[in-house]
Amino acid sequence: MRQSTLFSSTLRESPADAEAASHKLLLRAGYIRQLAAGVYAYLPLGLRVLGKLERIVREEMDRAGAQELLMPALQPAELWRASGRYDVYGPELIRLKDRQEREFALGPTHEEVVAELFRNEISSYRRLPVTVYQVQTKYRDERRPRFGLLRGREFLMKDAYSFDASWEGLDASYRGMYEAYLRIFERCGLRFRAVEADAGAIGGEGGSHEFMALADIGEDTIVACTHCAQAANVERAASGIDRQPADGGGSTTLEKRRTPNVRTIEQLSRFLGAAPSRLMKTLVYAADGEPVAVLVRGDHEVNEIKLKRSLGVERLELADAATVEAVTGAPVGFAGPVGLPIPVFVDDAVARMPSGVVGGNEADMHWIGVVPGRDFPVERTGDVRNAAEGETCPHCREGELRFHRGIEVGHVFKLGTKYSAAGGATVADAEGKETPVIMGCYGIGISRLLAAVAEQRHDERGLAWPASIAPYRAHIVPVAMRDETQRSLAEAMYATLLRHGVEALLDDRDERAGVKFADSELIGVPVRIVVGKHAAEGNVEWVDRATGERTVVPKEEALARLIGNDESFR
RNA sequence: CGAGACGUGGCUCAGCUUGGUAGAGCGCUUGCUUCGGGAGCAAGAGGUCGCAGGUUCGAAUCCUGUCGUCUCGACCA
Repeated sequence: MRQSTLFSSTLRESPADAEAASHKLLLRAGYIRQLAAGVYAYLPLGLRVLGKLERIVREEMDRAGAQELLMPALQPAELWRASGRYDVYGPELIRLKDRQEREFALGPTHEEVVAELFRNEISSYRRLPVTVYQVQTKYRDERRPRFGLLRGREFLMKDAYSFDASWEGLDASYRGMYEAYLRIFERCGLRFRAVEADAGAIGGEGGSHEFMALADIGEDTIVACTHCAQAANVERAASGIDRQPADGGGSTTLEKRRTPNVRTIEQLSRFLGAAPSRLMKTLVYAADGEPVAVLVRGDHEVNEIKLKRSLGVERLELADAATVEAVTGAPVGFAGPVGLPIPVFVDDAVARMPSGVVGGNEADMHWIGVVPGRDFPVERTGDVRNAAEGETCPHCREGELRFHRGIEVGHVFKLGTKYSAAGGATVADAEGKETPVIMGCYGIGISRLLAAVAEQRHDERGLAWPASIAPYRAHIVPVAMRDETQRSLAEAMYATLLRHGVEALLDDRDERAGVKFADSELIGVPVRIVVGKHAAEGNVEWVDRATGERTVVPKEEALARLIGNDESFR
């Protein structure tokens, strides 16, 4: 590509709307342009990177035995009604009507469609297992699109679906995809971690893993052990073992204390001179509409996903102030389990406390010396809080739990029969009996992956792509196009690279050296070949974008390195 | 969805408080000079000031509504 004819141009300043590094740089370097909130156009440079990512994904999917197909983004509402998700999915599902007032949705995912296809194509267990995949644009009307490509409303996704006759078969299919994902993210030059995950709205009975790109801007928190391989999304991670001594030393004599205007844990801690870990927090939730109380230690946070799972309910939200006051008979801030007329669920860490301080269910009053079980009935105990940093790993009991931020670039699920049962996707088993097929689903956010790599591979000057996904392999930069020696050498090298199938970008613009170098570093092609003052001797500069390392080499050597082994430099 | 902020040439912004008919830098065009780290000089082009109402002799500026965008939160494969 001749840079003089490149469609996009670089921006000297970041557009004011951009916040994330990847967003700013992708805009400035001319990879993407925004069209609406969470909706982006890919300019030629951006599309090249996207294409590279797609190719890697396709190669690994094919290698894992998956077959590519393409399903429609426009999907009849009936399909979504049948699975029960038309209403459950909520406003994130973009709904529209055709001229006949027939209802459609723009696909945020394709479990329904693929189950429908399967139902009509395959009816015998003898044709299993089978896995299909597609690379396709998805639509999700996010409440809050942000950070450019990291959370868009229209985005490119690879989704795959496996069909098996048995759970053992699903395990094998899942393992195959999991391993393909490891290869894909490695090939993309991503620093990532595979973690245990919660299956969320996509649901299903089996396990689930997320592939997290490590980045501070990530919206997910990963809980990882310093000693063993255990790592999980905080949504799912088992709480660690607390270093806190179990005997505590607090009074176990139940006693009511006047605590005027003390509503928060912080205030209570200060008022009583007791650490938050000696206090108990009572939260009232509406669980499928029914009020329940949850008790966690003052220094802990309720994990609503774990709580939801533990309660076995569909909907869970904090009760509103009116409900709290009706249930406790006290203003918000004084709720406590003693004498509470609703079921009380107790976190494991609270259950281990010899005694604690709780709200009095009466304005300006708290109980101290409260013992769970003795002073109030415990409906059930369980792990319903977030793991905390620094706790001992509950798995190996050796290491410490550490938190990391991550961007979810891939997610694999064992779905089981949730969609096949609803969609009538069954096969005849060996006895000729119809049974729902066992499904898995596997997603990679390709456009998000692009942004995640940009998030990890950049410096103050611009992007620095890994060779495997860079828009070009080499950026040929003649310092002065007017110098005939430089110009003809640069042109000759460019032609040679193209002839050997090496993608090259030639900066043939009549710009000053500073402009060319700055643009080159912004665009981030892995290798820059500077054709300058050494051109007369047939030498060029080889500049590594990522390290900044520069060496003067004969032009033949530079060409040989680029043509000979494409993958050898990074 | 709750809260906050912002919409002025392609980009970054000033002007708005105190209404008087639109500015700067970057980018773009042309010419001359310069030429290995975002050049200098000169001359140009480019804007219904998001949109719609209202107030006023007069609105980028004041008022109302509306649309859009961003940030924080809530929520969420």
